[in-house]
Amino acid sequence: MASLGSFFSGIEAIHYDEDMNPHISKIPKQPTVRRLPSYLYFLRELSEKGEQFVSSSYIANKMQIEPILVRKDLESTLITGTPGVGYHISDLIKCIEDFLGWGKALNAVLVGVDHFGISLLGHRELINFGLRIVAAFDNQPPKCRASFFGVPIYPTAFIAELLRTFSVDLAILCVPAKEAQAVTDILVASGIKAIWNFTSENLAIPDTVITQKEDLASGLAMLSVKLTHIESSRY
Amino acid sequence: MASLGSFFSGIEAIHYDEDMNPHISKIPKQPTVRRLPSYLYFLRELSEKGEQFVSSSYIANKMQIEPILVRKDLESTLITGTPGVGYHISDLIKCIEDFLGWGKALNAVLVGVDHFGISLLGHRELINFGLRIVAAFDNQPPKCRASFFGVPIYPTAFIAELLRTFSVDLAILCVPAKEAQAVTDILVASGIKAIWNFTSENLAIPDTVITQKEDLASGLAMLSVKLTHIESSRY
DNA sequence: TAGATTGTTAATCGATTAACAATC
DNA sequence: TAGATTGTTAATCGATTAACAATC
Repeated sequence: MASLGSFFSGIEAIHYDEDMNPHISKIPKQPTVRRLPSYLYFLRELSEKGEQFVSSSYIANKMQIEPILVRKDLESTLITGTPGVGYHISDLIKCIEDFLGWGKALNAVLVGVDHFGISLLGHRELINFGLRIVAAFDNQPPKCRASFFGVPIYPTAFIAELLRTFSVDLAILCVPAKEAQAVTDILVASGIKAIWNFTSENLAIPDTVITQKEDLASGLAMLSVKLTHIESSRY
Repeated sequence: MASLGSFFSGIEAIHYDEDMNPHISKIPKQPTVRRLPSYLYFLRELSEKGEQFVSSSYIANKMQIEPILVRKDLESTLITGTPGVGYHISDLIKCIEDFLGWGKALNAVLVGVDHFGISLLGHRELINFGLRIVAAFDNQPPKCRASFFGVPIYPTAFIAELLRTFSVDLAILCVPAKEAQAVTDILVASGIKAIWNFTSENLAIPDTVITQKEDLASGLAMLSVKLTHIESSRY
């Protein structure tokens, strides 16, 4: 089973450009990729305030991590800073966006239009981060309205047809856990490239399809354990 | 800055029981804690199907991780399995729940009743995982209804008063990023113990208050980078 | 020049995996 | 007994941190 995990080893890989000159590029590390959007939020805010330059320690302070970690993360995006000065903010924003492949939008469909699904449809920050939801599907589309936030809602049965017609990179899965595998099978059969899985189900899926699983409960577990440890360390 | 991170070092700590007999307990590792809820989902499913025992490799196969990692994770919960047989499912469920401090409910309030907030109010799985949302707050409580899924909605101005009156462990923060710090200040001043932060803001908060930050964009970043790497490795 | 901050190289720390003896 | 699977101990791998020379 060739796992995608192997893409995230932090090992250097040799690529060749058009003239076949080899150049080394860092294959991104998972934790680094996960931190980059936070940097981006903050940098955009600084940029709006009219700031020009920022140092790794300034970012680190805001994020509550070590400055050297910020420098290592930013290094992955191929930005170079200026000793004694810091990083040029708008260059940095550009580098992070390019690195994450944002800028050119990802087309997505969403399956499962409950409150959570609707909240994603209206999530402006996702749009800022290169995600465009072009259609949504539900077993029982709401009778009273055909769209939310401008995204049209269709019955689930239309998934295959729509994916055949439009170029869609990504499906966002928000259905109940019990329905998740069945919907996934349809999506995979329709040639979807990636699935962003918000259900609690561990999907069985071919290696050729990318998945990203989100699990609310894992955050709650962290909180719960932190609370327990604090409590029990107070005696 | 004494960081809570230090509670998650995987180093053994010596605790003392009532008779002051020292016993070693594993301080939980972050990745382990984050995986436990997934195990729990799966184990409850198996349990419903009437299964009695499960092996680490069976779980590992479902989760797409290595069996030894499952055994290591389960070891943290103090369960012991039976060589040649596996783990007793209902014992295992009990051990994980105890370890995560679930069972006795966490009382929470939610601030910011948009679609996302409403989806949390109705999220049955969170209730299964020991979270009880007792009240919600919003700057503009919906005029047409006083509650969602049985949880009453109050104006934000009432936060301090409610926290003074009821025992609340946790605040769930779903307000827009620009309002996040102001609401946090109120919560902290009202003596909240922990904040589950769904905003994109890195909150400034005293060391005594626990935080857990969730960031949708970090998952999207992972997906986006995976997609980019697949694309660019196809030539 | 002096102060600030990057970027490099090495060290440490933490998490996962491997190997295998113990045991049902 | 033979087969299966745990749990222990050691090895590897990956991520973060430290130290400091280079540079604006």
